[in-house]
Amino acid sequence: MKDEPVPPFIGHLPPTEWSVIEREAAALVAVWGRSRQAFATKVSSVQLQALLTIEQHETINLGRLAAALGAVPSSASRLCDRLEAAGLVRRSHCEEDKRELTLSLTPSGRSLVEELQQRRRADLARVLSEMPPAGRIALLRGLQAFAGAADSIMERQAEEPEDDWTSIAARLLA
Amino acid sequence: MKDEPVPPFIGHLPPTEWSVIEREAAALVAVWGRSRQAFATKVSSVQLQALLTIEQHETINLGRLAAALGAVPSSASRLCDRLEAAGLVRRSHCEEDKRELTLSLTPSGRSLVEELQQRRRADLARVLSEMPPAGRIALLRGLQAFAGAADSIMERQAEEPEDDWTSIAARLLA
DNA sequence: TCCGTTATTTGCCGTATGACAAATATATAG
DNA sequence: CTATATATTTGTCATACGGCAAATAACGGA
Repeated sequence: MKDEPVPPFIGHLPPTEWSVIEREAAALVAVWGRSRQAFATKVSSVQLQALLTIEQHETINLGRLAAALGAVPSSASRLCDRLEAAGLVRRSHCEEDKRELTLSLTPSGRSLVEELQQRRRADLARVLSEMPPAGRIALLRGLQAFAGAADSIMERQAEEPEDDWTSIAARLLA
Repeated sequence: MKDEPVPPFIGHLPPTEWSVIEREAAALVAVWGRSRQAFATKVSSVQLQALLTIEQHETINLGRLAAALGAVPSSASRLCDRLEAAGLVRRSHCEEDKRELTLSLTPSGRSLVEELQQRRRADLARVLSEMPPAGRIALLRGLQAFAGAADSIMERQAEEPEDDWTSIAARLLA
């Protein structure tokens, strides 16, 4: 069991062990992302990103949604037109500031998101159930260490830490 | 260290440990997928999928590319028009069957794909370098077990096993 | 109240994608 | 050689996105 210290050349010429990790990680990413394909016929990628963003914030106004999607408000407004027409999102007027919207998921929109998550959970569980218990333990430990390291890097850069890894990952695969 | 046997209820009510794995996996997926965002301005999602599919097959004809993208040939043809205009893909005539095309990446297209992969490698290495060595070892073991389990499930379903996890994962995040 | 600011919508335009049908070129069976 | 099948392109249409500018509505300060 090699125990070398952190090398100074980050990102270049990683130890052989690292590239193996990179290769093996693909299976996890593939299983994680496969659930999205089943919904490809229902909503587009951008629409799903919007749904996930709204769900994550519970409620959000148009400007923040646009910012989260990296778009201008007018584009987001049109996107919401389509999502509203599809019965997935509801626009309601904000009480405190009547200029703003309060975007929220309809029951239909919420169940779409939940189905996606359940699908992913089932896909992952299917693979986990095939793993030897020791493998699951190792995976858990390894992923916790990875998430911890990613968090510390994230904090160091920290611009707007309002997003956690789960929501970032969810939207990336939208 | 729990060592329970594989439960019969696959996909439902997973052991607590499993849902922890699911939560922690998000960080890995997020880091893996982040590299794609840097290329969002250069090529669209579909275009990147096409580039990755061509690169994976080294050379491919239009019909197979269309099938891999889940589109009809005419859509794929238009897609190739744009990729060719962008200097990323080359159309050449097939020798054996002059009806077919031979699609391949131009040097420019190949370097775009390679940049993406290097970016991902660097992002992963950055996090891996922050992990305690024991965590890296655990991650490696766990991912290997996961990939093995995923492979065995894949083989059992096996329709067209021409894709490995790496390429599936790559295209999912395109 | 009047004015500048902010949030959202709408009009307009352009590109990307996606499908279907028809045309073209080539291969292959008979 | 002819008829049919296959691979690709092109014409045409529809939809989704994306941005800019202008319009609308509401907030907030002077």
